[in-house]
Amino acid sequence: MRAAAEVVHRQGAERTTIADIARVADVPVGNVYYYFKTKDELVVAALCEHARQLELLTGRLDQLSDPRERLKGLIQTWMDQRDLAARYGCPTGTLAVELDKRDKDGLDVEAGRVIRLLLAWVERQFHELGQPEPDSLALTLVGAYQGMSLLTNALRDPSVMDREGARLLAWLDSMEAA
Amino acid sequence: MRAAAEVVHRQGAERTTIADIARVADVPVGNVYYYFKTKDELVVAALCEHARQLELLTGRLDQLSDPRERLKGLIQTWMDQRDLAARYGCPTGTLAVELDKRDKDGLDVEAGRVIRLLLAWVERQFHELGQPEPDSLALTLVGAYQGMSLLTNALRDPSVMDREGARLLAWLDSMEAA
DNA sequence: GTCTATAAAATGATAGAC
DNA sequence: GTCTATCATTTTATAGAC
Repeated sequence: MRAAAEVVHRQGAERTTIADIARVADVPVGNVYYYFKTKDELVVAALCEHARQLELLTGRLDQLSDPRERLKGLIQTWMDQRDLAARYGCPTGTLAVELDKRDKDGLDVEAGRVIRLLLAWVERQFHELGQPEPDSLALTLVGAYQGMSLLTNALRDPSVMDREGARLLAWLDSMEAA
Repeated sequence: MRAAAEVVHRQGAERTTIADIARVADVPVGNVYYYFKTKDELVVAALCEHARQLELLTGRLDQLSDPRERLKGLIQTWMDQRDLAARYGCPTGTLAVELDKRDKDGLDVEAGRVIRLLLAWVERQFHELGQPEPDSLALTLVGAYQGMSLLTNALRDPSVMDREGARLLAWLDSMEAA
C-alpha cells in the first residue's frame, strides 16, 4: 500500500503499472494479485494511505490548544513539502483530478471522500475560532492550497508555495477572534 | 484537434485512446496518423486548442477599457462554466496535472506554458490597475481559480464555483485604484 | 488524402508449481 | 503465501489498397 501510494503519486494512476508498484514493493508481480484482485483496488489502497496520513497529521495538530495555531500548523506542513509539491503536486488533489475523469466505477467518489475529510477538519477549526461561515472559509483555505499546489507543480517552482503559504498565514492572523 | 481537446478534457490524456478521438472526429483511426505521428502529438494539439481558446477569451476581454472589469469578466466566464467544471474540472489545469507526472518528454513543460499565458495576462491587468505586486496577485487569482475548479470537480458541486467566484469578485472590488 | 487490415507492444490478469 | 510463466486484451502504430 505504501509503494502504491508513492508510485501513484509520482506517475499518476493511469501511467502506473502493477509491475511498477511490485518493483518498488520488492515483490514479484503475481504476488500483488494475491492481495489486490484488480488494479483499481490498488488505487483505492493508495487513497486510503493518503487518508491515513491526513488523519495522523490532524491528530498531531489537534494536540495544539488554539485552533488558529492548528490551521497555521497545517499550512506550515504544506509549505514544508514544497519540493515534493513542485515535482508531483498534492498527492490527494492530483489523484482526485485523475479519478474524476472516470465514469461508472465509484472511484471518483472515493477521491472526493479524502478531500471532504480535510474540509471537515478545517471547517471545525474555523468554527472553534467563532467564525460565522466556517464552511465557506474551509472551502477558501483548502481551495487555495489545491490551487497553489497545482501552480507550484505546473511552474516547477517551490517558491510559489512559500509566497502563497505566507499569504494564507497572514490571512489567518488578520482574523478577529470571537 | 477540437475532438482531441474535448475528449482529453473529459477522459484525461492517459485514458483517451486514438480510437476515442477518431470516433468523435468521425474519421477512421488510421487517418489520424496521417496528421499526427504519435499520440503525444495529439495531446499537444489539445493543449494548443486550449491556448487558442484562452487567447480568444482574453482578446474579447481586452476590448473592455477598465482592467478591473476585464478581470471580473474572466471570473464571470469561469463561473459560467461551473457545470462543465463540476464534471471535468478546468481543461488546462487537469491536463497540466496529468502531464506533470511525466519524465523525459517535454510535455510537462508544454502544459505549464498555457498556464503561464494566463498568469501573464492577469498580471498585466493588475499592473494596469496600479497594484504594487501584480505577479503575486496573479498567482493568487489563478491559484484560487485552479483550486476552486478542483474542489468543484472533486465534490461534484457547481455551487462551489459560485461561492468562491463571488468572493473573488468582491475581492477585486475591494481593491484601491491607483 | 482516406480508409481497412494488421502488426507490435504494453499491460491487466490468471494458472499452477512450490 | 510466494513466485514463474503465460494468456488475453487493449492500444499504439504501420502497411498498403483505393
